[in-house]
Amino acid sequence: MHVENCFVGADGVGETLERRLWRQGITRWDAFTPACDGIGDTRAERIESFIDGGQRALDRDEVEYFDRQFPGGARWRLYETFREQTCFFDIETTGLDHQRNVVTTVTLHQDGDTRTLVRGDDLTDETLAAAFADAGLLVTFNGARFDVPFLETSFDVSLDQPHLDLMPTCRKLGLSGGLGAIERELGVERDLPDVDGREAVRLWHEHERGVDGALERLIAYNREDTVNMVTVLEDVIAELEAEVFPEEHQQRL
DNA sequence: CTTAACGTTTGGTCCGTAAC
DNA sequence: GTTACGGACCAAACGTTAAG
Repeated sequence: MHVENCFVGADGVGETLERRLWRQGITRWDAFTPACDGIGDTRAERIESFIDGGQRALDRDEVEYFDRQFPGGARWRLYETFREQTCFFDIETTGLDHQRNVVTTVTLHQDGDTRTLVRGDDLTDETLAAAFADAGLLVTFNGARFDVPFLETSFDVSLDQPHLDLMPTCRKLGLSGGLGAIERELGVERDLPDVDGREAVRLWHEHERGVDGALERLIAYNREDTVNMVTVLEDVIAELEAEVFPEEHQQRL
């Protein structure tokens, strides 16, 4: 589903009205006609105004417009349209407290490329800012409460792009637990099933003591977490689409 | 353990549509 | 024109919950 299939961005249109439009076969902006069931002059004007703005935003590749217009629960709909400027990222730290603890590694995955910045090596204000420069949409797991504030306290960066947090998104489908638990639920494979966040803290300390291979293992874990979010997100989106869109209409999208 | 961002719930209001 | 109804939206309070 792309943003051109969505009408919930128009003022006064929620999921109920949107579904009514879809059921009438109006499944794309260009199929919209003011003369349809449940839509009078006022709504027609608002929908047309949303479509106009949306078209402009698409021309300029602006995710922000849709992030503003869509209700919070529909943010997952941004992904397919803005896939190539979506940045999945995950951080490892020495603990949960962003006042006391420090960031050890940051992995970013965008448009098929994965890169990891490491404390004491190439993790700096500048490299971090540069790494996020092309990101129009951020995807994390619980990053709204953890990764973003942690990075913003620790570095001179502000991550104010639209942000899709997988945790509440998964919850819409009744998927709860951490990323690992949800992966198991969805059948996503892991190379390092025995590493978790606490182990990542230990691995960093081992690395500081000079233990061979500890950093490599930490990085591998961080990258796996990050890259696996792609699969999880795509699986979840497929489910959510099937849910908001009745089976018999799906081919019309 | 400690947060704080979400969703949900509740209750109420406002507004647009369509039927009369 | 008038009115009834459904749906959108708002605000506040509340509960849930996973990050290393």
